[in-house]
Amino acid sequence: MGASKTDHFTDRQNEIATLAKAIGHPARVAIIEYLLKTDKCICGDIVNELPLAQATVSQHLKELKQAGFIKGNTEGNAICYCINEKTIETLQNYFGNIFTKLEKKNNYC
Amino acid sequence: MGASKTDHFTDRQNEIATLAKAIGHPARVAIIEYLLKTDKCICGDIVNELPLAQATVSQHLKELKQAGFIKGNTEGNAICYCINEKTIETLQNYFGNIFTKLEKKNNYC
DNA sequence: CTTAAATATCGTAATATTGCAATATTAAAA
DNA sequence: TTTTAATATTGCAATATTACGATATTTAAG
Repeated sequence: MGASKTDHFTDRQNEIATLAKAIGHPARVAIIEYLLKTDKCICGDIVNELPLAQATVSQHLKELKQAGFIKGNTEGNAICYCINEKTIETLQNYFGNIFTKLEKKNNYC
Repeated sequence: MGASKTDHFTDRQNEIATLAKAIGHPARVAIIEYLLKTDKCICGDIVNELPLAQATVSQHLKELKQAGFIKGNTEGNAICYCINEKTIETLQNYFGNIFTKLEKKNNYC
């Protein structure tokens, strides 16, 4: 290839790309949405909700966690996952800021 | 593998994942940010701005366009690209909605 | 300590992404 | 029409992602 040349872009650009990539899969969108609508957020529940094997769900959870999208807390022999509000806020602000700038700008083509 | 089982998720989940994936690369974040700060949005300018070959930039532009992130308009033998506000709005609303729901919810772990 | 339940990691096959040189296409200008 | 400039597409090698069974780890209970 073609390794992704992350070192040529700004930290901010890499940060946004990493976050976006983390939810750039329907299973991970589904996980976020499931965590949003439930208070009990044990992995076992998610495995039952999704059409994927336990190992696969665990991997997706790992990626979401590494990107900072979710936090995990061991509770007995289960794990309670929850959404990291800061990350959601970061993305909301990022797109909100772009939208605001677009409104103040010539943006047609 | 493992083909991505997009058919097991909702249309909305697939839509969000597709959009997120489209900016899930620093080069594409950089392209969006460049389009945001300039009025002249010719591809040649972008090639000069980014540390990537012309072919690579063209591919990234194609992906952004396919996902609905940008629109393109031929102007002579150049092309004017601009950001699709609707897509930005979609993402802003998506994350804004999650953030609002999180505030009204027990979200610790 | 042993067992059982929950979650994580490993190994691996299938597929997708990334990057670029080379080449093709497109559109204006000469 | 030929040339020139701008952008797109093709072909291909390197790498990353995705999925899952099998296995390992972790934690609580017995």
